[in-house]
Amino acid sequence: MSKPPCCDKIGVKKGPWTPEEDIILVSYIQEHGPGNWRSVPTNTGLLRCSKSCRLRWTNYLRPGIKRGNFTDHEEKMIIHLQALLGNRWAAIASYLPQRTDNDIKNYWNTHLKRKMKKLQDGQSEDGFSASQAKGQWERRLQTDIRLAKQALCEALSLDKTSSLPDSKSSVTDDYEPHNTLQFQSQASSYVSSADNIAKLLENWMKNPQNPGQTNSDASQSSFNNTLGAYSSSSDGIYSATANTPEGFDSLFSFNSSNSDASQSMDENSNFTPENGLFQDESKPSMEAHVPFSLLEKWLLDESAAQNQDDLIHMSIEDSTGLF
DNA sequence: AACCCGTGCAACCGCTATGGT
DNA sequence: TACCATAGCGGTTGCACGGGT
Repeated sequence: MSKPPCCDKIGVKKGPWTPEEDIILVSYIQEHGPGNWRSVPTNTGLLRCSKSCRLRWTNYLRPGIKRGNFTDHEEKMIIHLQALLGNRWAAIASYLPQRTDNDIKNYWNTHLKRKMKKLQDGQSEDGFSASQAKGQWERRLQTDIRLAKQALCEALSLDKTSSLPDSKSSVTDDYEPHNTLQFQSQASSYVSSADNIAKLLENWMKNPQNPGQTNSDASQSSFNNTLGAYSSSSDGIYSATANTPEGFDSLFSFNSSNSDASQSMDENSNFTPENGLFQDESKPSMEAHVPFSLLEKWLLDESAAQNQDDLIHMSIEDSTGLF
């Protein structure tokens, strides 16, 4: 009756991750793929609990994460989605594939909550007025119904979905890190590539911790540089610098076609249906829910009564079209 | 220069969901 | 069916940092 090591308080390191630890973790995941987190501390020698390793990976080291400022576009999406879904950050994050739920949650708590409060107190600055909250519970209800319906459909048509030809039609679970086999088969690129690990290491060596710098500082500054190395690699593996509106916009385009609409995403590799690189690590495709373009239009178009009708109509009455 | 305070964000905590036996 | 291990999620905390006094 012994607790698993990850729950042991003794000998488990806490606090900010050092670049060394990051390298060890990334190297390990490069070899073994994400998942089986319990074995990570044991096999790597990291004095971290498995949970901490998983969180570090999913919130920081995972490829395809966009860091830095949120665009207006993203901000509006978050505001609307929060109004629609509530504090279901993981669900909201699934609509913003380059952002982590933690990131979105932090952004909401530190920026948007205040902003929304302001807006509620006074007038709208960006067109989103408090009055729009009216009826949002109805939308949420519709969404819940749709999700339930979708889940039911999935449950009843497993054989059907399993024969879907297009991998990007996969449902929300696809991004979860348990798909180790798939990962391993695709692990020849990204961070996973020895090249990138080398670059990571190299950049880290180039940016040794300043004597006066705290551990955390070093972690932030030097490792941010290493992220730069990822993103600047010719593989285009790490999209940490992909914080361009184009990259974001294109995200919403690739549902409509697999063609060049998602060019910038292709460059960042992680979300291309073709190579499926880290597909298991990326956020779920919205295609399994509703088309991106429709959703985006509905979310962002302030006078989107018609779109809203379309969405609701679709989600309730035509959900079969999603499968 | 020193202190205070607000902000931003990474990480932790505790709970729930899920899957395996 | 019950139990256990693990993963996932949302809330919260702790700390570094910058601006104001």
